[in-house]
Amino acid sequence: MPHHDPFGASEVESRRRAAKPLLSRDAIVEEALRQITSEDGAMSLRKIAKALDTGPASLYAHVNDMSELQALVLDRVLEAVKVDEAEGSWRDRLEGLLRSYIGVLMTRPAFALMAFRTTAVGPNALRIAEALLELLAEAGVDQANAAWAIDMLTMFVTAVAAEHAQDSDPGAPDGPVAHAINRAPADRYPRIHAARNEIMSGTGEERFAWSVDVLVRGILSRAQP
Amino acid sequence: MPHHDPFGASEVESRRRAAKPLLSRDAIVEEALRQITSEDGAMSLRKIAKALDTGPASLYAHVNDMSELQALVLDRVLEAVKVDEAEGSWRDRLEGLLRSYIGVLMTRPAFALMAFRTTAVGPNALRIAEALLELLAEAGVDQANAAWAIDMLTMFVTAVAAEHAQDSDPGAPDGPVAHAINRAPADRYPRIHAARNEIMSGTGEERFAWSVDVLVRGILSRAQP
DNA sequence: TCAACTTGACGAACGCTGTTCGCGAGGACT
DNA sequence: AGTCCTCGCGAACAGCGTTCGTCAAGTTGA
Repeated sequence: MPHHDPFGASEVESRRRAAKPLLSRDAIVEEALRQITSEDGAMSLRKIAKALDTGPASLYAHVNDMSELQALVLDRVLEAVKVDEAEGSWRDRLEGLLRSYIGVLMTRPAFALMAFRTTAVGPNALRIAEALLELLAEAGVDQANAAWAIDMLTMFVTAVAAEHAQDSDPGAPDGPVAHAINRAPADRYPRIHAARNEIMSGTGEERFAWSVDVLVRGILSRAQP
Repeated sequence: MPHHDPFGASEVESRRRAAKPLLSRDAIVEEALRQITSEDGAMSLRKIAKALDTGPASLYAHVNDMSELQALVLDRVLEAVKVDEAEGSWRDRLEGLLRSYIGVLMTRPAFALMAFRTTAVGPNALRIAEALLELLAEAGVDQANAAWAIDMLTMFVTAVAAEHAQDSDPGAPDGPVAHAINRAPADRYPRIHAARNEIMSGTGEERFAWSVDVLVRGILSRAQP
């Protein structure tokens, strides 16, 4: 462009940097969260970069790794877990905490999968662990048993959420599980055949309550011989 | 589209002339297994196709989907689970079965992840479920409680194996967990701080035995009020 | 004031993934 | 013998995470 026209000339490049919302770790995490919460429910480095109007490589200045980004997002998500909202006995409050935990993880499939893949060690994970230890102490569980119990409880919550997050409810009345159970020959699998109704009975809610009860009973029984 | 059952579907006959080792579903599954068991431990459609001297598209003549292939491989892997090898009381045999199960899943990280992702409904999964129901019946657990208990037991085994399969043991003495625990301020997380040694104590073996004990106690306590 | 240096954003490319499409060679019927 | 029709499969598509080398912007020193 040979002719110099001060008014028609495109703006000088130097404005460029300050004009953008300038990349930061928080902005990246927030955009990732926005994508997971959006319709298709999947985040990716490239989509985040595009949304932030930059190239994929730029994100690596603020985040080391995809797994690190997931860990950051996960902890942000765990902010929503209420650790002392429930009322009543330690038993009720424990179940309430676990219910809040699993509820948060199940709001989006990606949350559950992230929770399962990355061992949560952020501030919010610590907050939840602290609350669980508190409740177990109140229940009279000694420190050694409580320490191992919280691992089991969080693993349980995470696993249930992740299982539920997979492909469109495999336990549905005509899903693959039902199909397999019904196809099972009664002579080779007599007990499965006999229990086929019980195997698929119960809502997710009922089974959750049952499982928590089993865990609590088991922990108490083990801790107080 | 109704759900497609990988185990019920009859194999499509290959019309290819016999110059090559002629592609078949079994050959694909076997090659997949070989790759997972190999050094890098990862399988992929394209690598399988290359190993079988063909293009990636050809596999779709014998397998509908990547997830279907994984389901087939998983059931093949579960063949190795011994359901009645252990001796002694039902309690000992149950623990032996779970130990064999988790042992098989932990031989390769990919096995554990597959078991976690795909809900196992193949013949070998049924075989294991049948054995679990048998043992629980022997323990005096009624059918309804047993039906839900086997779900919890398999989920537990799967989750432990999958957690262990992640990135190079996060629970190591100087892994991320240890780092987070030690960095936790004693005033904000008093119970975590107090229990920091117990939280990271114990071998995988010890924690597994402890967890099985908790589960068994919980199930029995719940089933026999 | 201006040159040298440091820092970090980022375009482009790499190598990988699962999946789809359409062509064309062969076996199977008429 | 000729015509279908089936199905194997090469090629391409649309994505992924990650790396590298370049070059502009900001900072420092003379």
